[in-house]
Amino acid sequence: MARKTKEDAERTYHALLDAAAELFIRQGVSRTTLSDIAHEAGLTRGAVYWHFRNKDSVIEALWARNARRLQEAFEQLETHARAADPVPAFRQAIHALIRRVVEEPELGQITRIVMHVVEFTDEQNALQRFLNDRRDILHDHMRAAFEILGQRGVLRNDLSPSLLAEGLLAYIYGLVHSDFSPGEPVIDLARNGRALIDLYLDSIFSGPGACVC
Amino acid sequence: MARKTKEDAERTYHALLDAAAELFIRQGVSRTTLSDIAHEAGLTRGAVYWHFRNKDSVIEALWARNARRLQEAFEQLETHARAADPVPAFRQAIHALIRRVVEEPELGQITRIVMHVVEFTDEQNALQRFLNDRRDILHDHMRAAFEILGQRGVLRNDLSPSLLAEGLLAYIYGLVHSDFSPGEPVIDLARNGRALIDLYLDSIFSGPGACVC
DNA sequence: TGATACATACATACATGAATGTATGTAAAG
DNA sequence: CTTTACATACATTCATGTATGTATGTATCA
Repeated sequence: MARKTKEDAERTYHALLDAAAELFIRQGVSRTTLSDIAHEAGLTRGAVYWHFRNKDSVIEALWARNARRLQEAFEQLETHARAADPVPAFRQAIHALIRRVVEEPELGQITRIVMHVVEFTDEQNALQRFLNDRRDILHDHMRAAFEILGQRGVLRNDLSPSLLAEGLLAYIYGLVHSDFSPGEPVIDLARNGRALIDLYLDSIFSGPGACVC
Repeated sequence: MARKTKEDAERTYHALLDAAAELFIRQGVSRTTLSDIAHEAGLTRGAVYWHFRNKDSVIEALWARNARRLQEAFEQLETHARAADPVPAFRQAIHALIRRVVEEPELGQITRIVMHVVEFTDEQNALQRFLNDRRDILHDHMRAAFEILGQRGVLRNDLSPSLLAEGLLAYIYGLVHSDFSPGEPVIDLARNGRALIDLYLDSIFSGPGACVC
């Protein structure tokens, strides 16, 4: 075919990423071939190899494009922990973070892919290292926010802030994983996410009015 | 080679499963070939195809062999929920369940495989249906236990027992997933699991002495 | 302003390796 | 003597990477 204008090329780049995301979720990463991706986008493998080096590079590009707003949400956690009234501010930030993952399709796509269809093994390849590094960055932001909360004295002090942070991250991971698992959802995070998260948050905040029980 | 006695054959069956589990964790399911499994066990693909139909059937057999004690642990939850003093009994049962997953190598293996190296997609194949069915059975036991706890009035009643059950399952899933994720562990479940789980349990039990805050 | 040269954005064709499933061989157990 | 428990050999499929073809956009220069 003929060469396209720069804007056309960028459109095919995004079309390929969209096709890849849909196929990864539908039939898995390992079962999705680069030819599948090209055909889903109405193109051929030539287009894929022009824009990406291989399948892993497609996933990395998907993260870079789709997970921006997730990174922003995690970065803002520290700001909210420094707010005048940190407990409700941080609580709000966590609720907003989960709402974003559940409601924004781009975020949902990359989250489902990373959670369900990428294999994490002991012998880590380049893609796994890439994704682990990104996850570590998010975790660092959460831990930093909890350190601030701890210094401001709003956390229970029988457990370390970093442990409380990792506990919350694990809980969020499990909830989102459950919400995104294929088949009929057992947890409707859009409806019950706030209450379930508050179960945890209520139990880690100390001080007046922190616990509802 | 020569034919073996029945006990020998059963030993190779388990040797193949052990080899498969180790390789799946080390390099992932999709990157592990049946030839890899055979060679890791000092055999050839002929042995694998004699004992199993294909790779999926190996994973199913791994679940059947390794996850027995996990199923037993979930089945006993309802018994503990019916105990004379249900709150500490159930709490103990959950702690024991997590300890089993973390400490028993067989359980840890199949858990890591199902969590990290099996792709769960929208278009479910036979293996995914098999694993989803087993997971549903475990979840049903947890929900049944929570229904009992709810009827006995020890749960907070602003949230349904089944929602509290799914929340706990998600939390456990996230904690175990974090503990088993490759690389340096961020949460040492063997050490901190009890305290982290109590964060959740304390917030769902109502009545005298249920909450520590 | 129009012709030319080069780079871009793919499509097509090819070579290769690798994993799978099956078919067959075989030696010992029962 | 038959079946078991594998090993070996074979055929096929299939995804990947690369090499090449090609038509057009775009910059350059006269």
